[in-house]
This record gives sequence, C-alpha cells and structure tokens, in this order.
Amino acid sequence: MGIKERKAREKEQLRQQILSAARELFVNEGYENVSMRKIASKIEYSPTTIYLYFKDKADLLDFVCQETLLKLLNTLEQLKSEISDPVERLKKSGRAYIAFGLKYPQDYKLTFVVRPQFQEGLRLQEGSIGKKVFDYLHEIVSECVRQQIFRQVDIDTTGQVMWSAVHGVTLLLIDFPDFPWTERDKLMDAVIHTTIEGLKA
Amino acid sequence: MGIKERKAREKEQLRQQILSAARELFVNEGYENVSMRKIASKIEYSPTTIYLYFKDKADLLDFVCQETLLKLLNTLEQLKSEISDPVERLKKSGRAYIAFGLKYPQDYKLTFVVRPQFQEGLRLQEGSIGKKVFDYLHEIVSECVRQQIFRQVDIDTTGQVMWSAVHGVTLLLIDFPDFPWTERDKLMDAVIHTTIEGLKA
DNA sequence: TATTTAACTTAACATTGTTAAGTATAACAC
DNA sequence: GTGTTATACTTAACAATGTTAAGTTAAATA
Repeated sequence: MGIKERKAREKEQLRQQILSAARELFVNEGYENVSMRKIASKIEYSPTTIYLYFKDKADLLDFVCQETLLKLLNTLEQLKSEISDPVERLKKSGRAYIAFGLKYPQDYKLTFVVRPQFQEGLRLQEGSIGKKVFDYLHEIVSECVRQQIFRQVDIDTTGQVMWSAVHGVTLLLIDFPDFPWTERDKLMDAVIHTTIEGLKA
Repeated sequence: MGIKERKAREKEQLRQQILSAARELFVNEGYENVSMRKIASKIEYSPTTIYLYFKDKADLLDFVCQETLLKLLNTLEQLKSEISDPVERLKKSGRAYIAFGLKYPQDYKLTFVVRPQFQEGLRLQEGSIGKKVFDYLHEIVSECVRQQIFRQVDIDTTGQVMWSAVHGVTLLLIDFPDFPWTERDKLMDAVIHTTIEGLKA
C-alpha cells in the first residue's frame, strides 16, 4: 500500500509549497496586497487549487502565522537552556522577542495585530502556540518573583506588564520607522531595563 | 459676494458629511470591510462624488485618523491644566491615553497601527498632530527629569519607553479581549506604575 | 439670452475572493 | 487489458472592489 502514502506525501508537499509561497508574498508585500492569483502563479498552479488545501485566504494567513509563532517559540526556548539566572534570562528573552519582531515585522504584525481582527474568538486560547509564547514569559517572571527579586505582586499581572512593554516598543519601531527614535539597541535595552527595575522589590 | 461663500460652506458641509459617514463605518466595520460604495450610499451620493473631495480611500482614512488624534490631544491637554505635579500628571495622562484607546479601539488601531502601513513616509512628521501627542508625553517626562525625580538618562529615550508601555498594553487589551487579563484598571495601573518606578532615580 | 463653470452621475475597467462545473489522469475492480 | 470510479486539478463565471473617463444637469456669469 505504498501508493496511498506517496500520494499523501505529494499532497503535503504541495500544501507546504502553497504555504511558503504565501508566506513569502505576505511578508514582502503585505497581506492585503497579495491576491490568491499571485500566490497561485508563484507556484504555477491555478488559483482554485489553493482552495483544495485551505478554506480561504484568512485560513492561509492563519497557518502562516502559526509557523511564525513556532519560530519565535523555538528562538525563546533555546535561550531557556542557555541562561540560568532568571533576570538575565528575562532580559535576553525580551531582547530576543523584540529582535524577532523587527526581523520579521510583517509576520509579527500579522500574528499579533492583524490576525486577531480577522479571526475573532479562538486566539491565544489554551494549547495554542501564542499561549505558549506567553507562558514562556510568564514562567521566567514567576521565577523572578519566587526568588524574591521582583516585588511580590500578582504574578499574572507582572507577566502582562512585561509583555506590554516589549510588544509596545516592537510595534512602534515597526510602524514608525522614520520617527527619530533613540538608537534601536539602546531603546530596546531601556524598555527592558526600566520594566525590570520597576518590577524589582 | 455671498454666493461664493454659501457654496464654499455647502461644499465643506458635504465634506464633513463624507468624513463622518466614513468614520462611523470604518469604526464599526473595519477599514477593509468598508467600500466606497457603502460610504456613498450612506450619504446618498454616487460613489464617485467622494473622489471630488478626497484623493482616494487611504486619504479618507488619513483624515479620519487626524480627527481621532485631535480628540486624543484635547483629552490630554485638558489634564495638563488640571494637575501640577509632574509624576501625578504622567500617571493620569497614561491612564487617559490607554482609556482613550479602549474607548475608541478601532480609531486607535487605525491611527497608530493600520494607517502607517497605508501611508508610508509622512507619518509623525514635524507639525503633525501625532507628533504633538508624543510631544505632550515628552514634555511631562522632561519635567520629571528636570525635577530629578527620574534618573538622568536621555530624555528622548525616557519618553519613548513610556510610550512603548502604554501603547503596548492598549493594543494587547484591544486585540486579545478574550485573554484572561488581570482586571483592566489594575493592569493599566500596574503598567504605568512599573514604568514610572523603573524610571525613577 | 448665451456661455462657461461647478457639482454630480453613469458607465466602464481591471482586479479581487470565491464557487460551480468540467476535464484529464491515475487507481482500482474484474 | 478494459471499464469504472475517484482524485487532482483547471476553466469559466459571479458579484464586489477601488478608481477613472466621459457625460449631464443646473447654476452663475457675461
């Protein structure tokens, strides 16, 4: 019964081909400016073929974003094993988070700003990758509180404050590239440093 | 020569009519989901009439956002006269900023997240209202540094850190309404308090 | 009263996401 | 090996979009 498997493999291959073509176009030209026909012509299939693999354009976006989140999660998880001191880990993680957003600005916006509008309801739900990214942050913050480095306030709130800070600076840098910001690295460090200091005991 | 003036007045009236119809639709249904035809039918004119008053859809969005910023600026300016202590003023301003974003979430996103993508180049430039909103924040922060309440670091950076924090929490609350956030007021206060503490000397 | 100008509309274009119907090829049953 | 069925894909079409060009009507001017 090797034929069925080969077929399935081929189907999965085309699925991935569609996905990576969509990703590349979305990221380079923006979700709105990419048509299904453009994606189709890039992979040299008819536009309707895409609909055999994905429900619609939003569904395609959804899977692209999922991949992005996975990449981010991997980047962060790697840091986890490298650094033991929780504060240092938090700093490095924050920096990695912002850097990721700046490296893949379109992906970041798609995932954390645009998609929520298109797919109301099931975002950041239990078990989702988005939730896992947040849980990662949350875990480090918890450790800081446990070691009494941070003020003993609500742990959830503390994590959310941290997220707000990095999310905010990431988006501002993405959306207003021409604004006379402080040098990027300096601003990133300032945001992280300020927030951590503010959270300390 | 009253005729010319009446004509001009009528033109301005229609312009405002278009603008407010567009605003209402953009805010309720989202920029992407509003067609020029929908706006036109709301004001009972043909779609092409809009093009006699605005360059294109993006231009219309631009003016709608301008109005939003003006409202925000007015809200903030009012606080300026009411509170003298710079730290207290900063706290209240931060809260007002976030509250504004939550009260007009679509407007906020249109102005600070969506529009930049559609109108590259001329955003937050000198003299713009967006710049004025930032300058307002900047001014309070400067005062805090001057009175040596805040650490003596780069004033620009300090303002940008503050903005990042409030921008971030505002967007998270807007975009992920179903996430199990800490109670809104508490989170708002935590973000502002943490940032200010982190900036203190 | 004739002519120019202003304000608006009708008709059309190319492009969009998406669906329904059709086609060819490969797998299967006998 | 032949006939049938299912799979994978395409062609053609729909309604809706932003936008432009060409018209029309009515008012202002001469």
